Amino acid sequence: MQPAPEIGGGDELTERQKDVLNAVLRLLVEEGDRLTMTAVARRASCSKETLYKWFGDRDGLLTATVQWQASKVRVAPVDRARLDMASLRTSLERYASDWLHVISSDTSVALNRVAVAHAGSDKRDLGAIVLENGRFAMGRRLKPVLLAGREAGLLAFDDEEQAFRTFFGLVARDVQIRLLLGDRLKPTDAEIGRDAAEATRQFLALYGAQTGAAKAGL
Amino acid sequence: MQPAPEIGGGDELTERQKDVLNAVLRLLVEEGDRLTMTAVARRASCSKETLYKWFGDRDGLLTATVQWQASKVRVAPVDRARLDMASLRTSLERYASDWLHVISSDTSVALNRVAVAHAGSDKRDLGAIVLENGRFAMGRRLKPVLLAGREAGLLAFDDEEQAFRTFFGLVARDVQIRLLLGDRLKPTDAEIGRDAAEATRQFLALYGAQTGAAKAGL
DNA sequence: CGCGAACCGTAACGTACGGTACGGCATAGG
DNA sequence: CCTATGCCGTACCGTACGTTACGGTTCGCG
Repeated sequence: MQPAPEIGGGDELTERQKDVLNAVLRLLVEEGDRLTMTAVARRASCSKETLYKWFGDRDGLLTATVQWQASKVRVAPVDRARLDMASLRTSLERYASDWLHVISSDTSVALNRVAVAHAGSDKRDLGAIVLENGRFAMGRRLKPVLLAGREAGLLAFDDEEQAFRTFFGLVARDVQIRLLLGDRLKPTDAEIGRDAAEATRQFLALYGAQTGAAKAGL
Repeated sequence: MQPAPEIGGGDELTERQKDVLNAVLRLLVEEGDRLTMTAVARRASCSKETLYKWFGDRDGLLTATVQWQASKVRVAPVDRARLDMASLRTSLERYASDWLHVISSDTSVALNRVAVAHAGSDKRDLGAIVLENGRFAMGRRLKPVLLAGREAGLLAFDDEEQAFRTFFGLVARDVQIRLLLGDRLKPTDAEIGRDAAEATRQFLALYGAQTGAAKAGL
């Protein structure tokens, strides 16, 4: 009765199954893609037979793990009522800070590593899943804020996708690629806070309604 | 007499050896990290014994390949004589354009994929090598331009490392991570040109001496 | 209590692949 | 011509690991 875990979210999982996936997550952080089914079974104190019954095969297990992690990072959307420049700045800073925390976490690095390694070469495309729940989910989450900012006359841009990508660049800079390539970087909370504030300042300098449009050369 | 390929550059290689490494490169683009020594031998029309004699083991072969590729992308440094705003802008645009071309090339994507997959888990750290010849080499190459720009009164910044990282973010944005995760993106030359110009414009808006310092909130 | 389902632990199987050994061929140097 | 060197092609070996099979244990239910 192959269960074929739902593409959607990480629900419809028993507690036991979630425990197993969390074990996979921990093992992925420690071992990277080299984790073996045997190691997973040992760490999760379950049998390999069970792993195969629940998740089909190794790829299925990794896919379920990625989706399970993705389902855990649902962050609260930003409140867009009563938008002024101060609250917009706060929203952006908080967003940038949350995001920097995520991408510099061990778990995110490990997950992105396996996804990159498997990208475009498998039936189940882990890369696409991570992209969908990472980069694109972030875009969907920020765009309402940007649009509200424009509607309130605080931001100026033609294309919210372009604006988002610029914000992405200002926030992430070289952090993600360096971490993926194994650079020790682990920014502290204080550094993340500073960088988030700086990225927000720069973004507002480029896209703030009064100041930015001319400067950005539109 | 284990040859232990030099850490330095891709020199000291015979033509035949370069042919082999180019074959590895092509295979890496097609197969990713799943390439086998047998496949390499077949593609390069050489014996496995020769591969092992020349490169030691599989990791040595990959390392040599990465270094060989790195040695090929030595780009000409920008001319910093007679620096005015126009020539600075041109330099930055050209730099950004070159770089976008590199990171969106099949070869770069494939190489970065294997480096990410191996990062922090091997004796020979491919991640560190790619980081050194990619991100850090780019930094070393741009910083003289930035410093010259500041000396000529065209740019304003305290820390050239920070300035470079911002430029990095404005240029690369989400391109590299999306490509690594398997997103079809392949920007055209025209798009790259536009994006490079736009990133340069934004960078100058943030760090241009007259306009940027206050806006960036320093 | 008896039965079946679910699951654990482990042994066993098959295969893919890294690494090695060896026979043949071609070229160079004496 | 003879030998040595370097390389090609291929067969071979050992192992790691994905996957399957199976005996034993627990637990819920009639």
